[in-house]
Amino acid sequence: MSKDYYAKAFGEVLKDARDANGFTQEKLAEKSLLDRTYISLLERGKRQPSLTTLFQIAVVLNLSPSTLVKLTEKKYHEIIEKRNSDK
Amino acid sequence: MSKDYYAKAFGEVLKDARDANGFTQEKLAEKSLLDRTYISLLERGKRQPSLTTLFQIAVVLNLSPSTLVKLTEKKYHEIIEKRNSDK
DNA sequence: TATTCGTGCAGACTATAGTCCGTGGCTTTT
DNA sequence: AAAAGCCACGGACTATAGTCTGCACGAATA
Repeated sequence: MSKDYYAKAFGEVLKDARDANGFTQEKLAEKSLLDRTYISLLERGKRQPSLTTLFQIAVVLNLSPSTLVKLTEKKYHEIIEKRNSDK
Repeated sequence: MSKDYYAKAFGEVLKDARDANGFTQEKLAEKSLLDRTYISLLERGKRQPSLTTLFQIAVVLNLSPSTLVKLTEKKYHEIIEKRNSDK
């Protein structure tokens, strides 16, 4: 379902932001008080964050939650566009 | 826990935005494909939305998801400030 | 004053977020 | 080539998001 694309988009944004901060999944996990395997699930688009998870992660990545979401919106539209152009 | 304040902040923002659009909880629920009682829970800060719920609601309220989150950040800080000034 | 509308709220449920433990593969370092 | 770092992934679990039914209540309206 197209619903999963939100998680996919968020996952890509998350990985990019994590890399930009030079963190491993494990570092990000401990700093955001989340589980290492869950960060992995998020980046692979297998899970979508709740509001508080979004806030927890954003602060660690030195981004505002709304910026994280804005990047996700952008990525989401890219994904949908690409998907449509691939017929 | 301070965690609950995110839900509280979002709830207030949601109610304001819903009122601004002149929707009842029921109208918002049907347009966003969510349950009426769940909208009620969200507004009262008893539940926090997932990412896709956030996106679903935002579009109905004629706001971008990131704007909704930005308003939530603002409201959150107001709540925390007020809570601290109350001793 | 009977009816309708909007909302709060409880209970019982299903779906999914988030944890914890472990394995294995790939790459880099020693 | 052995050790260590980073990650994908599975299974089994607990916590919470989200649904559904139905009742109560105050405010408006007929």
